[in-house]
Amino acid sequence: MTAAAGTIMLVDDHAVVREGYRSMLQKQPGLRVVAEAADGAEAYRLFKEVRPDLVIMDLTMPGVGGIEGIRRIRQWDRSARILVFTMHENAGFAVQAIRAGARGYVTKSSPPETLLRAVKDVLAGAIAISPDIDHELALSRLSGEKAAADVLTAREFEVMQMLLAERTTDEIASALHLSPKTIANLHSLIKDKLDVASDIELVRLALRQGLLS
Amino acid sequence: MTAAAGTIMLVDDHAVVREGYRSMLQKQPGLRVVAEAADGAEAYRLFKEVRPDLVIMDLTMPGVGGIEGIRRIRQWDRSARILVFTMHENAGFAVQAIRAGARGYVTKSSPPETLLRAVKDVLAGAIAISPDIDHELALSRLSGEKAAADVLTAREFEVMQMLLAERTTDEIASALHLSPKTIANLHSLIKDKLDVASDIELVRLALRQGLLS
DNA sequence: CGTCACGTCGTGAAATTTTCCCGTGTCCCG
DNA sequence: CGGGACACGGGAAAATTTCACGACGTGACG
Repeated sequence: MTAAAGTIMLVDDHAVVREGYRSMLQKQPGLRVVAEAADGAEAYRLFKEVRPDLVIMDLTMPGVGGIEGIRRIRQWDRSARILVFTMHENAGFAVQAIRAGARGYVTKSSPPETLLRAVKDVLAGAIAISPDIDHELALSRLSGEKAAADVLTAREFEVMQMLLAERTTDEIASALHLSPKTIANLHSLIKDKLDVASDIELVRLALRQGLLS
Repeated sequence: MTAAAGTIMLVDDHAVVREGYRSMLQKQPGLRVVAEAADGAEAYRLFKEVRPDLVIMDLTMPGVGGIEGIRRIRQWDRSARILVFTMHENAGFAVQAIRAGARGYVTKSSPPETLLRAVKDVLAGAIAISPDIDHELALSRLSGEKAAADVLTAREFEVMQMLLAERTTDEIASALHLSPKTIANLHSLIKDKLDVASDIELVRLALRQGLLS
């Protein structure tokens, strides 16, 4: 469990970024990149094969994304150590990643030392959250912005997602076998619960919370 | 003008990504990374100092972004060769970058060879657009999606931006010294001109066209 | 077992917004 | 001197949003 050897798997859809990790990590004694994957599905498959001590994972990737990748790997191996390294500086993504089982979250805008530090910390069994995200998390509490996933019921959340997917009220109604009127009511209730006045604010809140492309 | 030596400046806010470029490019004979910058302002300052033969530029960066960076550099040196290398796969960004003076546009999801190929092409004086963006550009024509900047008048565009900035109809009205009624009419007209039915679609169109965060 | 809280679903009617159609004035261009 | 595009807003109909209310099922709890 605390076997902190240094084999690493990189997961990122951008080849240049993998090259960057690799170049940075190889300079560290004891660390060795033993596998690379470009999406969550490949990551899962490779993980089972090579059993790296640490996975460095991006979140937004075509096909199976990072969150789902984390979930799958952790389901197969509860002790897997996964460090998220992504450009997303919003707390929503971080919360999702940690809930899925990540042991660390570092943003790409952090200085290289922060990543290396986090790699070592997570290998040593610790949890590593980069300072800017700590700050974001604190802010998101202070700002009082409601987390959609928290304040909405399952039904409301479902409807919100369909709304955000550019479906009309009537389309959603028939897809869910509800009256269009009910959807309109839910639409209204959702905005109320999330403290937003317009659809535009709603979309942007969803964006901030990582609920959208 | 056709002096195709190989000095290169890298502009990207993520240190890892610069490390990746560098590692990839150093392997090529004749290419040499002579400068690095983390945003558009720094890029402009450094460009004047070191005069690299090629600039590889990211678009989304904190502070002065890539588009603005391209504009500044090209204003100072009309013959500057700038290659955009970004994660944005939407045609809107590409159009803006090219208009600002970029000589090439490659997405980060392209295989490494595509970037190297583009680097050589642009150094040789050619224009390089990666295939996926070509495809996107073609699609955006075919899909018939209106480019907001094209079909809207200046006033309409201005109002749209304020709408997207989460300001209410009344706020905009008083900010612009117009009647709320006029804003409402414009709001309606904008959606009409862009062929979108709801505000949600409007925001997503703006997103696709790079008009938003 | 009651009942209390809650989520879900629907209705109807009022309030508000959106949309549509209209007119005005201004500017530019042939 | 006409068009024609644009900016600006009024009025009225149409659609939507909001609000208040009721009904139903379900799970928690004394």
